[in-house]
Amino acid sequence: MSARTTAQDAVLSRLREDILTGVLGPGDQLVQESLAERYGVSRVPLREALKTLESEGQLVYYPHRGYFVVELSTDDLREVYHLRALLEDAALRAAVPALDERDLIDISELAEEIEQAAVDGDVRAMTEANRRFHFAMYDAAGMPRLSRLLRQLWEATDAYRALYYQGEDNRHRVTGEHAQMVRALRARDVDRIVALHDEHRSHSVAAVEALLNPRSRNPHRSHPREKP
Amino acid sequence: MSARTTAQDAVLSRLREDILTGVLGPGDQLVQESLAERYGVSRVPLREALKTLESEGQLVYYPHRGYFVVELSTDDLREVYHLRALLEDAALRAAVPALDERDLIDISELAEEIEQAAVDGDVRAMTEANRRFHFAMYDAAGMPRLSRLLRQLWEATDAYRALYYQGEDNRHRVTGEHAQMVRALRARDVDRIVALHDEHRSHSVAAVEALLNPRSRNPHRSHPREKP
DNA sequence: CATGGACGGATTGTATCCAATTCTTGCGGG
DNA sequence: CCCGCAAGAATTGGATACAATCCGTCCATG
Repeated sequence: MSARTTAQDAVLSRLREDILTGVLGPGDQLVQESLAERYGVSRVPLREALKTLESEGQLVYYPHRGYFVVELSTDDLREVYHLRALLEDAALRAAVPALDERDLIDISELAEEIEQAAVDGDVRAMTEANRRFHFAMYDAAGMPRLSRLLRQLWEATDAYRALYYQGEDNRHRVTGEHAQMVRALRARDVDRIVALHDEHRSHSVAAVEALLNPRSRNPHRSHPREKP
Repeated sequence: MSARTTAQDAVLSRLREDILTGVLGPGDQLVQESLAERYGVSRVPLREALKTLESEGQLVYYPHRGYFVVELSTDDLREVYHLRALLEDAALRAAVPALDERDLIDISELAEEIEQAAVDGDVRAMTEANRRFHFAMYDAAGMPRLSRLLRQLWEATDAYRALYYQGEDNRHRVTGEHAQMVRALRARDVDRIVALHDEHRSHSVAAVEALLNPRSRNPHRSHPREKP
C-alpha cells in the first residue's frame, strides 16, 4: 500500500497546526534549521511547505531574509472578511438548492459536534469542527475553485482565530447562530441563510478586530528581526 | 547592491512564460531533471517554483508522480470566469471612484500599447500589455488580496490564453472594447464600465470554450503518463 | 491467451554539504 | 554620544548525492 504521506505534506500539516494554535504567532520568523529539527526532517521538504504557505498568504517571504508569519492590520482583516462575504454569499446561493437530505444530516451533526466541543471548552476541536461545518455548506456549491479560494481566505486569519474562541461568550453565541442557520437551511430559505451568515461573520470580525488593537500587545513574543 | 534575483524566482518566471506561450501545454508532465537542465539550475529551486504554481492552481501534483499542467474542462473554465466576474465587478466598483488623473493616463497608454501590439500581431506583447491594462484597474481598488486572487484566476487559464489571441478578429474586437472602457472610465460611469467589462469577459470565455472542444484535439502533444 | 509477479530503469523525495547573503557586534573616528 | 564600517556569526540559497517510489516490461503460470 502507499498510504504513506511525504515529509513535505506532514510538515505542512504541522506548520498549519502550529500557526492555528499560536505556537507560531504573527510576526515570528520561521528559522528553517530550528523548524526542520523540531519536525525531524531536513530543510528541503520544509522549504517546500513554507513555499505553499507563502503563496496561500499565511507567510510572507523576503529573499535572503526568510519566512515570517503574516501580521494583519485592521485594514487587512477587513479586506479578508469583505472578500469572504462576497464569495461565501455566492457559495451559499449556489449550494442551498443543491443540498440533499444526506448533506443536511451531515451539517446538523457537525453543528452538534461544535456545540459539544464548545461545552467541553476544547478550543482546538471547536475550530476544527467549525471549519468543517462551514465548508460542508460551501463545498456543496460544487465549485472547487471557489472552495479553494475560501480556504485561503479562512487560513489567512488562522493566526488570529485561536484567540477568538478563547472567549467563552464567543463560543456560546456561535453555537446559537449555527442552530439558526441549520433551521434556515432545512427551510431552504436562501436569503435568510445569507443574512444569518453575514451577521455571524460580522460578529467574528468585530471580535478579532478588538483583539487586534489591544492596549497591551503580548509582550512575550520575540521578534528576532524586524521587516523592512 | 542586491538587485539580483534568486534562482527560484527566475525559474518561476520562465515557467509562467512557458505555460503562457504553450511550450508547456495542458496535460504535460513537468519532468524535473529536464526542466532544471533547461533552465540551468538544480532541482531544488525548480521544485519550489513548481510548488508555487501548484498552489496557484496552474499545476497539479501527485505525490511520487510529479507535476502536470492542469487540463481544464468546460465546467472548470466556466467556474473560473464566474468567479472572475464576481471579483472583478467588486474591484471595479471600488476602483473607479479612487482613480486619479495619473491612473487614467496610465490606463489609456496601456490601451494604446495593446492596440499597437495587436496591429503588429505580437501575441506575446499583447497578452502582457492586456494583463497590465486590466490590473491597473483592479489594483486601483487598493485591495491587495483581491488583486492576488484575481491574478490567480487569470493565471489559471494562462495555458489556454495564448490560443485565444491567435485569432486576428479576436485581437481587433478586444482593442475596440478597451477603447469603450477607457471612455467610460473617464466619465466615471461605474455601471457602464462593469457592463462593458462583463461583456468583454464573456466574449473571451466563449472564444476559449470554442477552442476547448475542438473536433480534433492537438494530436502532437505527448502525454508520458496518464493521471489516475 | 490472460494474469500476476518480479526485475530494472526512470522519476521523484530527502539529506547533506557548500556558497552567498544578511545580520550582529564591536571598534574607531568625529 | 553617535555614526560609519569592517569582520565574524547566523541564516538562507543552491548543488550534489543517495534513498524511495513508481512504471513499464518480461517471464512464469494457470
